[in-house]
Amino acid sequence: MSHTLGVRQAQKQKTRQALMDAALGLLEEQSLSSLGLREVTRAVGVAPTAFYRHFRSTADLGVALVEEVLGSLHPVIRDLMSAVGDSDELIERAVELIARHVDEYPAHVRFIARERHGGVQPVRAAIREQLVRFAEEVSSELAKHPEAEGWNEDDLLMLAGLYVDQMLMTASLFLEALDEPEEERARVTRLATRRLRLISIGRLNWLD
Amino acid sequence: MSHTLGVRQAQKQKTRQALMDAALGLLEEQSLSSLGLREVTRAVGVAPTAFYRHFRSTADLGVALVEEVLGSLHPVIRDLMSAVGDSDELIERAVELIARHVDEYPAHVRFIARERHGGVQPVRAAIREQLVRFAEEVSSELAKHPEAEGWNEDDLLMLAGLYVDQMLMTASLFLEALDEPEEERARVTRLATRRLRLISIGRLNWLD
DNA sequence: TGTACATCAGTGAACGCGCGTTCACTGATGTAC
DNA sequence: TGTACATCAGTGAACGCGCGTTCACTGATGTAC
Repeated sequence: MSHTLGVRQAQKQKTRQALMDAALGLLEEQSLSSLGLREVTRAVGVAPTAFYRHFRSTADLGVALVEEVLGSLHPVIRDLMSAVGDSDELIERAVELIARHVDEYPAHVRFIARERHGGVQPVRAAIREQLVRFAEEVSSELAKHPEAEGWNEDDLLMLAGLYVDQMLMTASLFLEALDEPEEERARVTRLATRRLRLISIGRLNWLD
Repeated sequence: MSHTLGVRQAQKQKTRQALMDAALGLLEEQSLSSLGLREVTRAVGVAPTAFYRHFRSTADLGVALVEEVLGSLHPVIRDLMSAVGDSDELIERAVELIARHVDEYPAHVRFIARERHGGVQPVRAAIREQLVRFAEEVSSELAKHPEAEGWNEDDLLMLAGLYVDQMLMTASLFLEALDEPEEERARVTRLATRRLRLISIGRLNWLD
């Protein structure tokens, strides 16, 4: 086993993670700008003052959440975009991937959708930064495919941004349909698929 | 002059409007879920208890704001979509219209973008309802044009929703660029225009 | 037009409550020898 | 391996403050006759 943390460090990380998880749970029904530090510590079962051992403020905790939630998604997006297959197959896989992700991590998706335009500036900035990185990564994957022939970098980035925004929008639609019957989820799948397909058709005819 | 309000009713409406305007101002830097009733009354200069003469809660005020901010936009969208001209002209006009609207009513745009996925359920529901109406209106305008030949209602609604979401996204981009130099705003104009153009190209080739 | 009464938008005091932050502390873990 | 000291994650009391809500009120506006 490699470089085990000391007992003290390990316990500290555990508490920190518990604070982040509790916050994510509490944020299902409110915005970060109204989340109280005492709420979070109460949910974890530590003293309010323990919060300061890990974060300066709830805004600071929010930024850490952004990095946890979106940071881990970069390899996933890369994998998705670099897989072989035609455009329709890619779209189907993307929509399925999003649906599964929303099922598994609804609180993550809700947090990002909510705070992307939310009331806490540093968190908005952190999310924007991550989304720009996603767009750049998608763009550089798109550039590897033959369909990108003749496209300039700026237009590729425009397209990548459109895809990224559309994926977020799709995730948010699945989130709204989480507690609804299967037919509603199927409707969202169909809708998201056709939206992405229309964009892909636009892409194929862009240069004409 | 038609049906003048009594002095008492007129004064009441004035205070109500002052509360809504003050709230909109305060919401530039926070979310509705953290907006305090006392903050709002303090900004207006009335006693905290006066708030209850107009709204049950800040959530209630939020719903009223949604109706004010989005309700007045329906005729604007109708006008835009029903004007004659080819697709590129329409796109240019739309992007210009959005840019001007963001300049004139930045707080409106910020409020809608923020609370669309925000922490207050009734407000989210009110916004969703309005956006569905927008999509339906755009869809029925699209149906009047010859390009809609052969499109079924479902696909038209899908396209209309894509346009509506894109317009909101564009408004939000202009908002972020509000305090930035003119070149940044020009970049947003170019980006939004190309995104909409790509979608239109997809639209023209959808049926093939 | 004048009078007597009803309505009701806005007031101001009071309440209990949870908030963020400070501070000196404790005691388990880590480190040096 | 054992001892003596340092570190530091988490504690618990205390603070001042602003919150939402209640209540009985005031006085200008509205209404009936």
